[in-house]
Amino acid sequence: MRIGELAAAAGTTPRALRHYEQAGLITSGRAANGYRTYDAGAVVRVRNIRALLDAGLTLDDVRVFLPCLDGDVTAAPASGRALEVARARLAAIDARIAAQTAVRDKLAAALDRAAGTRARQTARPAEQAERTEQARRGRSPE
Amino acid sequence: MRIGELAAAAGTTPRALRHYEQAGLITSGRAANGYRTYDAGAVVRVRNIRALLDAGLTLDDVRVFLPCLDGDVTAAPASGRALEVARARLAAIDARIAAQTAVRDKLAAALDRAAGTRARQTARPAEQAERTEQARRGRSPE
DNA sequence: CTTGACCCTGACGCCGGCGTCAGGGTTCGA
DNA sequence: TCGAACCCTGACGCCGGCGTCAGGGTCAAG
Repeated sequence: MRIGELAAAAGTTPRALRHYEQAGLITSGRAANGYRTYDAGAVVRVRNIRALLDAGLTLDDVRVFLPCLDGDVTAAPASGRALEVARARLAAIDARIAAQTAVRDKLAAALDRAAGTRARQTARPAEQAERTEQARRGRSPE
Repeated sequence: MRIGELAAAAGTTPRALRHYEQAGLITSGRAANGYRTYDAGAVVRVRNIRALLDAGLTLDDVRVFLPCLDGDVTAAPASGRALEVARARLAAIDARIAAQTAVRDKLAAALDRAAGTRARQTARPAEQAERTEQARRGRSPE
């Protein structure tokens, strides 16, 4: 299939696909006329990439994870280094989730207060602050 | 206090503070020499801003939420519009958390498999499941 | 008086993930 | 034979959240 078809099938654009390719996330064959060609498996791969990006990962992150995510784990070098990187990323993702969750809770609480009129005051800040602190500490695992 | 002190106290930089100001997130008085001046309350405010930004909100988002978050709710217009926006944002955050959590779990599973070829374990499945559940629960209010 | 630490206002730079334009080829149907 | 609809490679643009440099004041200590 050609780039336009792949883009449509995977829910993205040709431009993005070229971008992924040049970032080393996907590969393509070339037809005689120079057009990129893809096999059907590319659709799944690109979908996985999109999912990761949508979840807030960067192209760099995705590059690291891809071998594990399109079904052929055997092809992954699975070197100790890769595992380390993956673990670090996992920690970073956890931290991000924690931070967002903390904010979510705060926000939800604020909404409650605002919606429920001004009857009660700040009732559970200790718990929330604690969670926020944890998240921030976890943040740069560098 | 002056900008450098505030920055230090709030764990950020003078540059960022000027940026927040010009984005309408904080205000400052001016000394005779033109230096910005802040009162002690600014520290909390800036910390709140940082927390929101760390959690992936934009400055625009923060602008909407701020009145609810620095402790003087009375000052908040608490308009219905703000609430709507807040709710929408909350939903978006929930979705993002869910997506990231899904990725996290996939990734963790992949790691387990990869590590399992040599030595199995390394997992904290209970914690994982719990987190996933939380993320799911958050999505439902839509 | 000078030095150094702070402050000021612009304004440009960078990263990430593309969109978009420029300038050109190919292949198809009418 | 021509136009439309694809494809190609560059290269510049944009948004967000600042970093950083440029060029200049302020002020207390030595």
